[in-house]
Amino acid sequence: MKKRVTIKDVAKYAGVSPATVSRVLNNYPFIKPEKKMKVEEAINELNFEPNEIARSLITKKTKTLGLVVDDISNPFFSETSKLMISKARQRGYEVLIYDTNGEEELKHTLQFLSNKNVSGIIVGSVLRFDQKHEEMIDEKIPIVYFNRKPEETDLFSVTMDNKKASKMAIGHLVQKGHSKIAFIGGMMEYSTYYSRYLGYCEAIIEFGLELNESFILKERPTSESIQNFVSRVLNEDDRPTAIIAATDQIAITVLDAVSKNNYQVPADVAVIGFDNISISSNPYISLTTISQQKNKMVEISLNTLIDLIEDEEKEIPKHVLIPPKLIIRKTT
Amino acid sequence: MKKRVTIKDVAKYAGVSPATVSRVLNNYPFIKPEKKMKVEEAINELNFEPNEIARSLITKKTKTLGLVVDDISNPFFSETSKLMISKARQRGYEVLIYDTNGEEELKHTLQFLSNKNVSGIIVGSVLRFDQKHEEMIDEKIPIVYFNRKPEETDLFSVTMDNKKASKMAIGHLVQKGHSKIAFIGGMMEYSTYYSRYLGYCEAIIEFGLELNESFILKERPTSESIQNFVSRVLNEDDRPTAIIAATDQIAITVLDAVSKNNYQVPADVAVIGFDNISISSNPYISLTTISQQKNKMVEISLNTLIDLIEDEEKEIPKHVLIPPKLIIRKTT
DNA sequence: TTGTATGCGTTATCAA
DNA sequence: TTGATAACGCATACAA
Repeated sequence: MKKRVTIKDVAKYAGVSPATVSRVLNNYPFIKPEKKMKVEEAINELNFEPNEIARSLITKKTKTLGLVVDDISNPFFSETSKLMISKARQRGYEVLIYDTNGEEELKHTLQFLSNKNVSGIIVGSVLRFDQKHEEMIDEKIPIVYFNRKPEETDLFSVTMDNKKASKMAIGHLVQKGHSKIAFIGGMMEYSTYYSRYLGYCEAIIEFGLELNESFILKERPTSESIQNFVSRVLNEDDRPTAIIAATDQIAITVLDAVSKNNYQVPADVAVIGFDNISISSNPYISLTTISQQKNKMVEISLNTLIDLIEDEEKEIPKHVLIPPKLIIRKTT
Repeated sequence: MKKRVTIKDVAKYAGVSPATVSRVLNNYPFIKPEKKMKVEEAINELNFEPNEIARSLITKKTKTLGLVVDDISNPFFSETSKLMISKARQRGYEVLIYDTNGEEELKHTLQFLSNKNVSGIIVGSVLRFDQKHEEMIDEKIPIVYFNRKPEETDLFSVTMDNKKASKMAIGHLVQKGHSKIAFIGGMMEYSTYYSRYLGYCEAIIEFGLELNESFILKERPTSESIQNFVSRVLNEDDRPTAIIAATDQIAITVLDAVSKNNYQVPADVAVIGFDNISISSNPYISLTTISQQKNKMVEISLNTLIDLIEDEEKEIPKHVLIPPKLIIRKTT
């Protein structure tokens, strides 16, 4: 158990004051090059690593970010979290994942993370009508909404263009000759699913198709409600020939429901999902889907947050909209 | 932007010294009940939260744990991480997830986490023949191996009884009348897959079946190698009627390969996986599998680690083996 | 049982 | 351009 080497040890070794070492560490510009070199030598020689704890006690900033999600075991979030963690680390930050289980009030979560001294928070779990978070935290911690955003907000956000995504899905289906297209939405409290729903409605009209309320499931999509819905619409005289599901996970349940009703995918019914989670590319599933471009989305939100934290006087765009991408596989 | 309320503010408000407040915070036993009450009142009144940073600068302990995984987007790890996070929080700890991408040397990772001042580390990514980690870190940080363990180690570990798991799988298949059972292993560098492989071999012999080398895939299981293997064995005269896959993810690819060869699951070929990841219960997949009892596994490893951190006196079991659980669904 | 004083390892302030 | 010195918020040895 070695003793920790501190800035003082380095100072002594280099023959300068601790303050000078600190300045070298923080890239303070006005240091005699020779002294700077001596200090750097000492740092290498002694294998010195600055103590982040001591550092943040005084700067009031930590090199850690909070990431708030509904459910980390949801593939969309686990896959984006992975990206978040690795990209954050590249910029010298760690990330503390906070999983609300879709239950906890965001207000508490933010206060909690604030007490944990995170320097910034990425929120992936906000509802459309959540109360405003602008003034919510005692200390002024930057917040970036990720993937979902509230209807009205002054905070920064990075989301996918979900309306456009639905339109792409329908465009693809129309091109394949479909005109009766059903839609299974997620919970309408989430901006993502709501926008996908809006986009669906708009596109149906734009393409001159008939908007049929009975082809839309707005209920909370459980395994059961999905099965029921699919059975019902497929048994109508004028049944849909394609089904759009608001998430890949729903779509996979739809696949099962369709085959239970003795229809083939894609011959009888085409199915399309959203998110491009990794299991969707499994050959057994091979689901056509709209991808979020997770990589881009993570990168931009992270850059936004870190810029906000480090405040480079930069011009930071308030609301970034990522274009969706159609990934065609075997279900359409 | 309120000013942070500190221990001094509380002291002033309660009419005591900062030291006394500190003592109350740390449950120091010899305090006059009335003073203690005053302090607690002040704490509530001022909404005081102790600054963990300042605290850990002195105690050299942080309330954060490191969790090292291969790939957090792998469902097994994202599901266990979720449990880890919530259970850790219940005990007042946060968790920093370190994703090695299956690449980085564990030694570097541990040193990195040590520099981040985590109080303990759960390692879920160790290989069978990794070098010893006992003496690896400068400061003495407790380590617990989770799910996988090295062949030889003096450190603590919590793993599933993987041999027994394979035997359960085979027992189940034998009971269903199967006697030709193929096995697709994962990478043999991992103790989990290796033990499952050993268990398979032992059980085949114990049940008086024939151990057929050509029914075993030991190669790194890629989508392609799995497809090839399945096609080959299913086209042999004496083809297997059941396939055990070392993970659910492999099993799902097997499902596809089987149907591509125009065989039905489970009528012609039974398939069984390991891990019970959440997608396996999707009705479209409905995979029979051996569950790890993640909840138990996480709980025990977390308790072990925190006991190691907090309680020097306790008798802590060195290597805990969790019994597997068979979950029968539609693929067998 | 309690208060005073000191120190944890840095950065910030000020004077030189 | 550099060095003393004082914070940061708390825990703890020591004194009382």
